[in-house]
Amino acid sequence: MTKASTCDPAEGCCGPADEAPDLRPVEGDEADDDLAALAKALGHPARVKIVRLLVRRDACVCGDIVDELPLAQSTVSQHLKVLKDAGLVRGEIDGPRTCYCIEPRVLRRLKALVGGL
Amino acid sequence: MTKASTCDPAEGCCGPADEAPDLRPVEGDEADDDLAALAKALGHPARVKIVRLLVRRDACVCGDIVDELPLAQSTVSQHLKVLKDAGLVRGEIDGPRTCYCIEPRVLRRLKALVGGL
DNA sequence: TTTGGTCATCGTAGAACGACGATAGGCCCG
DNA sequence: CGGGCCTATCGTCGTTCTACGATGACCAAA
Repeated sequence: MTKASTCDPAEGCCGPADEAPDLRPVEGDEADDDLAALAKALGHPARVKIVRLLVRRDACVCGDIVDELPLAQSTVSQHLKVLKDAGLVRGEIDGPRTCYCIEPRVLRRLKALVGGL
Repeated sequence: MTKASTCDPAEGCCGPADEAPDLRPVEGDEADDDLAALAKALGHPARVKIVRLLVRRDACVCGDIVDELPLAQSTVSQHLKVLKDAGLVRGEIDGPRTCYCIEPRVLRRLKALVGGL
């Protein structure tokens, strides 16, 4: 049974919306480093697919990601770690599985930084 | 004399505007690969700075880029090659120097792909 | 034609990436 | 408590990145 995620978004696993605007600049050395780090995290097709998956299902999925990708579980776990280290994704332990979801604040920042080019 | 670039944008070194809209999809496997490749190309602070430089000066610069970065000339040349291979940047030989400029079509596509997340 | 300036490429060395199998840790159900 | 499922981490191997100096190609001016 890979369906019926036990992680209901209404339950707060992925937290509320967090609509606060980002005040950080979109230029300068720090912005450059941020953009480079975020772009590097996205710089792999598998990670792009993972991000898209998490954006689509606003509900957070867990190991369903493994089923969606033609990669070994350990490899997917590493890609998730890269995304998590970059801040793009958050993981929360939910019983026996782990629940991943997008960090909307960081995704918005990425869009702002790319848009600022 | 690192000023007075011999490459005047009005002369066509960087080509005209090319405002044709991009009809390619922003989702799917091909879009994922495109986004991953473009993001990977941007996934280094030096390359982010180079792209920003080229966007700022709509005129194309050449080895002035080397002066702006704390890197050896060969290293900058390699970064430029990465950006060129990704399609983000175009280089044209202009006398003894080489003239780089942004490929606006590709930059627009990157923005569309990131925006489509 | 020779010289000087500009840029690309080569070669190299260390670090990081990407993939996998194997292993270890946690939680739930019996 | 013990087995079973899910996930993270470890160890490994081959590939790619990043940086540099050195070398080579090219054009323009002398």
